[in-house]
Amino acid sequence: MSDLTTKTRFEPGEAEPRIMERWLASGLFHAEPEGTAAENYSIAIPPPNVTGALHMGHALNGSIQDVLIRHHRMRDKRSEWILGTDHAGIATQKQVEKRLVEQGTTREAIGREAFIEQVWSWRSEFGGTIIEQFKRLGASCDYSRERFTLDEGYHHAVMKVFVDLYADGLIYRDNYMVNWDPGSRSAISDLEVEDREVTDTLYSIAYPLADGSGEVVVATVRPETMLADTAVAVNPGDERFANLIGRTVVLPLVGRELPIIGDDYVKTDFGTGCLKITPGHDPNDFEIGRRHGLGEIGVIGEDGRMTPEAGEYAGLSVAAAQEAVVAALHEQGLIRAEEPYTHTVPYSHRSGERIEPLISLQWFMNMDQLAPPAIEAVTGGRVRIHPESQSRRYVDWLENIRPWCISRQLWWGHQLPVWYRDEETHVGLQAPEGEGWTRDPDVLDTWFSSALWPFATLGWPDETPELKAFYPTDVLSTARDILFLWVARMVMMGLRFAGDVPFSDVYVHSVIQAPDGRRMSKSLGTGIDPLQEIDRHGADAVRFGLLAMSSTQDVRYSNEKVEQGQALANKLFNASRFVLLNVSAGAPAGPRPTTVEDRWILSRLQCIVADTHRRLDEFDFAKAALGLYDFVYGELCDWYLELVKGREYDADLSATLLHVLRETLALAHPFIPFVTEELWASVPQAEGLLAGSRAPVPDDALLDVEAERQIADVIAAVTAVRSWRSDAGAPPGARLPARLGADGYLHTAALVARLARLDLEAGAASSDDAAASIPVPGGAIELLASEVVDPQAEAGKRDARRQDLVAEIARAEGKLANAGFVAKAPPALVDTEREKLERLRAELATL
RNA sequence: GGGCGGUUAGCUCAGCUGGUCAGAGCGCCUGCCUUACAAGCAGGAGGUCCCCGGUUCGAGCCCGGGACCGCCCA
Repeated sequence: MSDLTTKTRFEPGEAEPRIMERWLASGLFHAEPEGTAAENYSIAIPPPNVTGALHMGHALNGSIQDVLIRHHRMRDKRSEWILGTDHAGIATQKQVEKRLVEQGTTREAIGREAFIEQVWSWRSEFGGTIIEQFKRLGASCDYSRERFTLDEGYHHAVMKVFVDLYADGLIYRDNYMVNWDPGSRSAISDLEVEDREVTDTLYSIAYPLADGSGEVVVATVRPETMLADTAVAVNPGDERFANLIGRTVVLPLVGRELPIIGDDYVKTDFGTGCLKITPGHDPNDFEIGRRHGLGEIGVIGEDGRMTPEAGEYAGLSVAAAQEAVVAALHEQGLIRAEEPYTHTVPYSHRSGERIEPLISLQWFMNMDQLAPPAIEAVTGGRVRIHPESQSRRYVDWLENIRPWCISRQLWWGHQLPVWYRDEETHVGLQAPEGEGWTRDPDVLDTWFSSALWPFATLGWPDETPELKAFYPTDVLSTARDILFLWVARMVMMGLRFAGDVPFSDVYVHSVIQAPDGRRMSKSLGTGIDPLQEIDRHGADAVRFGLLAMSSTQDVRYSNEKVEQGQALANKLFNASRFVLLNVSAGAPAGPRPTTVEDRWILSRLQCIVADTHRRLDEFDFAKAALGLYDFVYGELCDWYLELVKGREYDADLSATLLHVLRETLALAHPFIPFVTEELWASVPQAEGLLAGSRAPVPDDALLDVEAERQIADVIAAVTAVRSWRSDAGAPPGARLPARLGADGYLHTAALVARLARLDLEAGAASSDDAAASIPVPGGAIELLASEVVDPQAEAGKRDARRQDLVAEIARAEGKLANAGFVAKAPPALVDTEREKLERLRAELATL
């Protein structure tokens, strides 16, 4: 525990590990599987990649989930935050392959079984990194129930889903266009592809008509794929070419005759208006080919080299083939134009290599039956997406969903439960009986297994107590790009297999950009390491900062907000010192107001408690965090603690101070858990851990409008005097004789006097002896100390004030003279305006 | 091409269903070691609320058009 009598600063580096230890040892983060999911509160963490390290997105999302889970735990809900990692097929395999190369061997050399052993050992060595990093953040996950998407039980769930979907006809094997990633030698899904802008050469190539009556010119950036052309297409509405439909051209270099077909896909204003159709190597051409029953030829192989189908070009790399084809076409005089062309081409998110679209025999999942219930879950309100605007993206994506290629040519992952023998295929949880079967070597897309996360982590398909207690979960908090990759798939799978949506609310959090507005990325050098930020400012500060800055969909990383969080932690530390060093020993905590300021702070406390709860319920983390800051600074520390100074710290005041402190610490705890837990240990009668204590609940009986008004006037009056003093250059410490010529300070005059450092004298207002008059709510404070008053400056200020008043009076008069305003504005507003005018006139009269 | 978000103080952002002179943090200026905190306290300067129209008694906020920035999808 920190020594509050000597230290004046909270030291996160020293306190955080110690506090995390206590939390972990307490078992608070673990919830026993009792009751039903409807009564309990649970969150399944979007499992970070096992190869990953904590980045800002994790840190923000971790902070959000931890605020939610701590808040609900303190609201006495059985709360479980399910933690774990996903096995990240490609990423992990690459890591281990790299290590093997460093050791002078390869995956192929050691064989599949040994390789997988290597991956597991890699995982036990490095796979816990990100979990440990979540602890640095203070995340109150249930670390005792950590899951991995390749755990035995989890694997069983994945296999069962595959087998069931196969039996239902939703999973099938087909030749289909896939995104082939030459880097990882595997098909990857559409969502693992990113488009990059590149400049290529757009070649215009002449294809002679078969009857020798002329030629058509097609434009392409991939001339080498012409070897796989099976048609030329034109737009049937294109007057220039419509007459060509049905005729044939001769494919140069190959000699194959190609039909000319009509298809609306062809843009008449792009290129030459004629499009070469290569169903084997272009996704759009593939669709067109299937529409028209065209042949599908593959000239580029999975190794990135030309296949025997490419004839004399077989064996060349794609780049070399392109060069050779272009040269040959030049030789034959068939290149009609070459021009630079900038366009977007797909690259693998995984390996960074350019995607080679090709047709491959893969396993697919048909989404047509699965998508509609998932759409209905959101449109029908069973799953609410926040912010609401994101739900449209979700629905749009699901409405246009295509078959999902789920097989990956990797070794690390869930190997398909599929065996082949000659023409036979066996799909099942067990290997087939008999001789001669070979298992499909492919594994499932990692996201296939991740889609089962909310229930496979809880023991599904067994009907476990965990499943009953925590499924469906309450909230899924996630990044925007995961909405499709994960959220939509989880909803589909949850509905189909677990019998219910996997969560009732989805919170799509902000993307944190670099401070200059660029993407935060390692390769750009724009990344900021959250762990370094924690080292620098403390976990509380980083959590607060991230939450405070996450207001809209894209926000810039704000060091100021983190520093604001650090300042808040320190402020609470010192406010606690003040309270704890002053309250009388043995005083119980509780609201025992004896003065206006006591009633005021208790009233304000109810408001901030209610506000914070409401904002968390609305997923408005930025306002919740900043609202807390404003309360601690702007009300508790700046005013209440100052207002009570000078009072005797009797039992009543001590009780109230302790009460307010405890409530504030408890309210702030989900946001800044470390410093609040640390201080809690010093609060008398605060038993056990704050993390296991009750959250404050607003008590309307403590609301006090009158106290709020009186203290608001005190604050205004004190501020006015300080401002005057600063302006006049009067010494801030000097006590000045003055007279309070204003109404409404019956119970608070002494407070004004002390904070404004005035010696108040009795007497009527507006006497002639006033050296200066400071307007305050309800009247004016008149200063009687002529020695600090510069009459000339006073006169100047009076003039300036008079001008202000005249202007404002004119404005108010104008408003009231406007018939429309008086007739149509709400009467209360008109009255306020009238009162204001009177007040201004009265003040003007005194000058 | 489609969708979404943004444009308010030097910087980063708040501004609720339209209604007193538009706010915060940081930075800047001035003054304070006031017995919780100098990583603090007090005071202050600083704004054509992107532009043009419209609705309204009244627009930072609502509507139409435009400009620019960013993200996502095709």
